[in-house]
Amino acid sequence: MALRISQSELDIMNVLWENHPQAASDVYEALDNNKNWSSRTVKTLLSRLVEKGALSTEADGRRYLYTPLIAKETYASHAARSLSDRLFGGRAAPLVAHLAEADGLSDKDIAELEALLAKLKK
Amino acid sequence: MALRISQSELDIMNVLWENHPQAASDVYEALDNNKNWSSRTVKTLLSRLVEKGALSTEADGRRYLYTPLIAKETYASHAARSLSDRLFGGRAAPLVAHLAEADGLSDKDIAELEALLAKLKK
DNA sequence: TATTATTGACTACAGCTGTAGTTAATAAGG
DNA sequence: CCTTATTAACTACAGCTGTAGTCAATAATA
Repeated sequence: MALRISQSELDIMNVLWENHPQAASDVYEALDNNKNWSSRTVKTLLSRLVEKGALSTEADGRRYLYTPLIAKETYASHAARSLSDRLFGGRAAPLVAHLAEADGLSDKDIAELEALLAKLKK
Repeated sequence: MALRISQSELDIMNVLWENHPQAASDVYEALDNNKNWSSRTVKTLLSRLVEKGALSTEADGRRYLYTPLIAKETYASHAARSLSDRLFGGRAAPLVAHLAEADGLSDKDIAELEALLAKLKK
Protein backbone atom coordinates (compact mmCIF):
# COMPACT_ATOMS: atom_id res chain seq x y z
CA MET A 1 0.00 0.00 0.00
CA ALA A 2 2.33 2.60 1.30
CA LEU A 3 4.90 1.77 -1.41
CA ARG A 4 7.26 4.54 -0.57
CA ILE A 5 9.19 5.79 -3.59
CA SER A 6 12.04 8.13 -2.85
CA GLN A 7 12.97 11.23 -4.84
CA SER A 8 15.73 9.59 -6.78
CA GLU A 9 13.70 6.49 -7.35
CA LEU A 10 10.95 8.67 -8.72
CA ASP A 11 13.30 9.97 -11.39
CA ILE A 12 13.79 6.39 -12.48
CA MET A 13 10.07 5.67 -12.41
CA ASN A 14 9.41 8.71 -14.55
CA VAL A 15 11.73 7.41 -17.23
CA LEU A 16 10.01 4.05 -17.19
CA TRP A 17 6.54 5.53 -17.13
CA GLU A 18 7.50 7.40 -20.28
CA ASN A 19 8.59 4.28 -22.01
CA HIS A 20 8.84 0.64 -21.06
CA PRO A 21 10.14 -1.95 -20.84
CA GLN A 22 13.68 -0.66 -20.81
CA ALA A 23 17.02 -2.11 -19.76
CA ALA A 24 19.18 -0.46 -17.11
CA SER A 25 21.43 1.05 -19.73
CA ASP A 26 18.47 2.60 -21.53
CA VAL A 27 17.23 4.15 -18.34
CA TYR A 28 20.72 5.43 -17.67
CA GLU A 29 20.85 7.14 -21.03
CA ALA A 30 17.36 8.53 -20.80
CA LEU A 31 18.40 10.30 -17.61
CA ASP A 32 21.73 11.38 -18.88
CA ASN A 33 21.29 15.08 -19.49
CA ASN A 34 19.46 15.84 -16.29
CA LYS A 35 21.14 13.67 -13.72
CA ASN A 36 24.77 13.01 -13.16
CA TRP A 37 24.55 9.57 -11.71
CA SER A 38 26.89 6.76 -12.46
CA SER A 39 25.34 3.77 -14.15
CA ARG A 40 25.89 1.88 -10.88
CA THR A 41 23.62 4.26 -9.11
CA VAL A 42 20.92 3.72 -11.68
CA LYS A 43 21.27 -0.03 -11.26
CA THR A 44 21.01 0.25 -7.51
CA LEU A 45 17.88 2.34 -7.76
CA LEU A 46 16.36 -0.10 -10.21
CA SER A 47 17.10 -3.01 -7.89
CA ARG A 48 15.54 -1.24 -4.98
CA LEU A 49 12.44 -0.49 -6.97
CA VAL A 50 12.17 -4.14 -7.91
CA GLU A 51 12.53 -5.15 -4.25
CA LYS A 52 9.84 -2.69 -3.34
CA GLY A 53 7.51 -4.11 -5.91
CA ALA A 54 7.36 -0.97 -7.98
CA LEU A 55 8.98 -2.57 -11.03
CA SER A 56 8.85 -5.98 -12.62
CA THR A 57 11.69 -7.56 -14.54
CA GLU A 58 11.72 -9.73 -17.57
CA ALA A 59 14.87 -11.44 -18.75
CA ASP A 60 16.26 -10.33 -22.09
CA GLY A 61 19.31 -12.47 -22.66
CA ARG A 62 21.77 -11.63 -19.94
CA ARG A 63 20.04 -8.50 -18.80
CA TYR A 64 16.69 -7.40 -17.46
CA LEU A 65 14.01 -5.25 -18.92
CA TYR A 66 12.12 -3.23 -16.36
CA THR A 67 8.44 -2.33 -16.40
CA PRO A 68 6.48 -0.28 -13.87
CA LEU A 69 4.08 -2.31 -11.77
CA ILE A 70 2.17 0.71 -10.60
CA ALA A 71 0.71 3.28 -12.93
CA LYS A 72 1.87 6.84 -12.78
CA GLU A 73 -1.74 7.84 -12.28
CA THR A 74 -2.03 5.71 -9.21
CA TYR A 75 1.12 7.00 -7.67
CA ALA A 76 0.35 10.59 -8.59
CA SER A 77 -3.11 10.50 -7.07
CA HIS A 78 -1.71 9.03 -3.95
CA ALA A 79 1.06 11.58 -3.66
CA ALA A 80 -1.19 14.51 -4.45
CA ARG A 81 -3.71 13.45 -1.86
CA SER A 82 -1.08 12.79 0.71
CA LEU A 83 0.36 16.27 0.26
CA SER A 84 -2.97 17.98 0.46
CA ASP A 85 -3.90 15.94 3.52
CA ARG A 86 -0.74 16.67 5.34
CA LEU A 87 -0.64 20.36 4.61
CA PHE A 88 -4.13 21.51 3.86
CA GLY A 89 -6.40 19.12 5.67
CA GLY A 90 -7.33 17.53 2.38
CA ARG A 91 -8.55 20.71 0.72
CA ALA A 92 -7.51 21.07 -2.90
CA ALA A 93 -8.09 24.78 -3.26
CA PRO A 94 -5.30 25.94 -0.96
CA LEU A 95 -2.93 23.61 -2.71
CA VAL A 96 -3.72 25.13 -6.06
CA ALA A 97 -3.51 28.57 -4.56
CA HIS A 98 -0.01 27.81 -3.42
CA LEU A 99 0.97 26.46 -6.78
CA ALA A 100 -0.31 29.61 -8.36
CA GLU A 101 1.55 31.78 -5.95
CA ALA A 102 4.76 29.83 -6.17
CA ASP A 103 5.36 30.81 -9.74
CA GLY A 104 2.14 31.60 -11.36
CA LEU A 105 -0.22 29.61 -13.46
CA SER A 106 -0.02 30.13 -17.16
CA ASP A 107 -3.10 31.12 -19.15
CA LYS A 108 -3.13 27.61 -20.43
CA ASP A 109 -3.12 26.23 -16.91
CA ILE A 110 -6.03 28.44 -16.02
CA ALA A 111 -7.98 27.41 -19.08
CA GLU A 112 -7.32 23.76 -18.34
CA LEU A 113 -8.44 24.08 -14.78
CA GLU A 114 -11.59 25.89 -15.79
CA ALA A 115 -12.44 23.15 -18.23
CA LEU A 116 -11.77 20.58 -15.57
CA LEU A 117 -14.02 22.33 -13.09
CA ALA A 118 -16.78 22.65 -15.62
CA LYS A 119 -16.63 18.94 -16.20
CA LEU A 120 -16.65 18.18 -12.50
CA LYS A 121 -19.74 20.28 -11.97
CA LYS A 122 -21.81 18.17 -14.29
CA MET B 1 17.03 26.42 0.84
CA ALA B 2 16.19 22.77 0.54
CA LEU B 3 15.23 22.56 4.24
CA ARG B 4 14.00 19.02 4.12
CA ILE B 5 11.23 18.35 6.62
CA SER B 6 10.29 14.70 7.07
CA GLN B 7 6.77 13.34 7.47
CA SER B 8 6.93 13.05 11.23
CA GLU B 9 8.61 16.39 11.56
CA LEU B 10 5.82 17.89 9.52
CA ASP B 11 3.29 16.71 12.08
CA ILE B 12 5.21 18.69 14.66
CA MET B 13 5.41 21.73 12.41
CA ASN B 14 1.67 21.61 11.85
CA VAL B 15 1.05 21.80 15.57
CA LEU B 16 3.35 24.77 15.88
CA TRP B 17 1.96 26.49 12.83
CA GLU B 18 -1.45 26.24 14.47
CA ASN B 19 -0.23 27.85 17.62
CA HIS B 20 3.10 29.13 18.86
CA PRO B 21 5.27 29.42 20.77
CA GLN B 22 4.71 26.16 22.58
CA ALA B 23 6.80 24.02 24.89
CA ALA B 24 7.61 20.40 24.08
CA SER B 25 4.96 19.17 26.47
CA ASP B 26 2.31 21.32 24.80
CA VAL B 27 3.23 19.97 21.42
CA TYR B 28 3.11 16.47 22.80
CA GLU B 29 -0.42 17.00 24.08
CA ALA B 30 -1.63 18.71 20.97
CA LEU B 31 -0.62 15.61 19.03
CA ASP B 32 -1.94 13.17 21.53
CA ASN B 33 -5.11 11.84 19.94
CA ASN B 34 -3.68 11.34 16.48
CA LYS B 35 -0.19 10.11 17.10
CA ASN B 36 1.05 7.56 19.55
CA TRP B 37 4.52 8.86 20.10
CA SER B 38 6.29 8.96 23.39
CA SER B 39 7.18 12.41 24.66
CA ARG B 40 10.83 11.50 23.94
CA THR B 41 10.05 11.12 20.32
CA VAL B 42 8.43 14.51 20.23
CA LYS B 43 11.47 16.02 21.89
CA THR B 44 13.78 14.38 19.42
CA LEU B 45 11.79 15.69 16.50
CA LEU B 46 11.74 19.16 17.99
CA SER B 47 15.51 19.09 18.43
CA ARG B 48 16.04 17.99 14.89
CA LEU B 49 13.83 20.76 13.61
CA VAL B 50 15.84 23.27 15.61
CA GLU B 51 19.08 21.87 14.18
CA LYS B 52 17.63 22.15 10.72
CA GLY B 53 16.70 25.75 11.27
CA ALA B 54 12.98 25.15 10.98
CA LEU B 55 12.25 26.18 14.55
CA SER B 56 13.67 28.76 16.92
CA THR B 57 13.78 28.36 20.67
CA GLU B 58 13.32 30.84 23.43
CA ALA B 59 14.10 29.97 27.02
CA ASP B 60 11.16 29.92 29.39
CA GLY B 61 12.67 29.06 32.72
CA ARG B 62 14.16 25.64 32.46
CA ARG B 63 12.42 24.72 29.24
CA TYR B 64 12.17 25.97 25.69
CA LEU B 65 9.36 27.45 23.76
CA TYR B 66 9.41 26.62 20.08
CA THR B 67 8.38 28.84 17.21
CA PRO B 68 8.42 28.08 13.48
CA LEU B 69 11.08 29.92 11.55
CA ILE B 70 9.49 29.23 8.21
CA ALA B 71 5.90 30.03 7.44
CA LYS B 72 3.52 27.27 6.55
CA GLU B 73 2.77 29.17 3.34
CA THR B 74 6.40 29.09 2.34
CA TYR B 75 6.80 25.44 3.01
CA ALA B 76 3.50 24.57 1.39
CA SER B 77 4.28 26.45 -1.80
CA HIS B 78 7.60 24.76 -1.99
CA ALA B 79 6.18 21.31 -1.43
CA ALA B 80 3.31 21.81 -3.85
CA ARG B 81 5.62 23.00 -6.54
CA SER B 82 8.08 20.25 -5.96
CA LEU B 83 5.37 17.63 -6.31
CA SER B 84 3.97 19.10 -9.46
CA ASP B 85 7.45 19.43 -10.91
CA ARG B 86 8.42 15.90 -10.16
CA LEU B 87 5.24 14.31 -11.34
CA PHE B 88 3.58 16.59 -13.82
CA GLY B 89 6.36 18.62 -15.32
CA GLY B 90 5.26 21.62 -13.31
CA ARG B 91 1.70 21.65 -14.61
CA ALA B 92 -0.90 22.40 -11.99
CA ALA B 93 -3.91 21.10 -13.87
CA PRO B 94 -2.98 17.42 -13.82
CA LEU B 95 -2.26 17.66 -10.14
CA VAL B 96 -5.71 19.02 -9.46
CA ALA B 97 -7.20 16.44 -11.74
CA HIS B 98 -5.59 13.73 -9.67
CA LEU B 99 -6.80 15.24 -6.46
CA ALA B 100 -10.27 15.33 -7.85
CA GLU B 101 -10.09 11.76 -9.00
CA ALA B 102 -8.57 10.49 -5.78
CA ASP B 103 -11.64 11.22 -3.78
CA GLY B 104 -13.59 13.92 -5.41
CA LEU B 105 -13.75 17.64 -4.92
CA SER B 106 -16.62 18.95 -2.90
CA ASP B 107 -18.92 21.63 -4.31
CA LYS B 108 -17.23 24.01 -1.97
CA ASP B 109 -13.82 23.07 -3.36
CA ILE B 110 -15.05 23.66 -6.85
CA ALA B 111 -16.52 27.01 -5.95
CA GLU B 112 -13.32 28.03 -4.24
CA LEU B 113 -11.23 27.05 -7.19
CA GLU B 114 -13.47 28.90 -9.59
CA ALA B 115 -13.19 32.01 -7.50
CA LEU B 116 -9.46 31.60 -7.38
CA LEU B 117 -9.20 31.21 -11.13
CA ALA B 118 -11.38 34.23 -11.71
CA LYS B 119 -9.04 36.26 -9.56
CA LEU B 120 -5.98 34.95 -11.35
CA LYS B 121 -7.37 35.92 -14.72
CA LYS B 122 -7.53 39.56 -13.85
C1' DT C 1 41.17 -18.04 -28.13
C1' DA C 2 42.70 -13.99 -25.26
C1' DT C 3 41.02 -9.42 -24.12
C1' DT C 4 37.67 -6.17 -23.19
C1' DA C 5 33.09 -4.56 -22.21
C1' DT C 6 28.65 -5.32 -20.12
C1' DT C 7 25.70 -6.81 -16.73
C1' DG C 8 23.60 -8.47 -12.46
C1' DA C 9 24.82 -9.55 -7.55
C1' DC C 10 26.70 -8.13 -3.61
C1' DT C 11 28.96 -4.76 -0.64
C1' DA C 12 29.82 0.03 1.31
C1' DC C 13 29.04 3.82 3.88
C1' DA C 14 27.48 8.20 5.63
C1' DG C 15 23.42 10.92 6.48
C1' DC C 16 18.35 11.00 7.33
C1' DT C 17 14.22 9.01 9.77
C1' DG C 18 11.29 6.79 13.10
C1' DT C 19 11.18 5.75 17.48
C1' DA C 20 12.76 5.84 21.71
C1' DG C 21 16.03 5.13 26.34
C1' DT C 22 19.36 7.11 29.82
C1' DT C 23 21.42 10.74 32.46
C1' DA C 24 21.87 14.71 34.96
C1' DA C 25 20.19 18.97 36.46
C1' DT C 26 16.72 21.37 38.56
C1' DA C 27 12.09 22.79 40.09
C1' DA C 28 8.22 21.81 42.96
C1' DG C 29 6.00 19.77 46.76
C1' DG C 30 5.80 17.86 51.33
C1' DC D 1 15.91 19.56 53.22
C1' DC D 2 14.47 15.11 50.84
C1' DT D 3 11.72 13.04 47.17
C1' DT D 4 9.62 13.18 42.93
C1' DA D 5 8.59 15.04 38.50
C1' DT D 6 10.11 17.59 34.54
C1' DT D 7 13.17 18.88 31.13
C1' DA D 8 17.10 19.28 28.00
C1' DA D 9 21.22 16.73 26.40
C1' DC D 10 23.10 12.80 24.82
C1' DT D 11 22.91 8.11 23.12
C1' DA D 12 20.82 4.15 20.41
C1' DC D 13 19.76 1.61 16.66
C1' DA D 14 17.57 -0.33 12.61
C1' DG D 15 15.75 0.84 8.15
C1' DC D 16 15.76 4.10 4.14
C1' DT D 17 18.45 7.06 0.81
C1' DG D 18 21.99 8.85 -2.10
C1' DT D 19 25.69 7.52 -4.27
C1' DA D 20 28.63 4.47 -5.68
C1' DG D 21 32.59 0.33 -5.80
C1' DT D 22 33.96 -4.66 -6.47
C1' DC D 23 33.31 -9.26 -8.26
C1' DA D 24 32.21 -12.80 -11.25
C1' DA D 25 29.98 -14.41 -15.29
C1' DT D 26 29.34 -13.86 -19.93
C1' DA D 27 29.10 -11.64 -24.54
C1' DA D 28 31.54 -9.38 -28.05
C1' DT D 29 35.68 -8.39 -30.41
C1' DA D 30 40.30 -8.79 -32.10
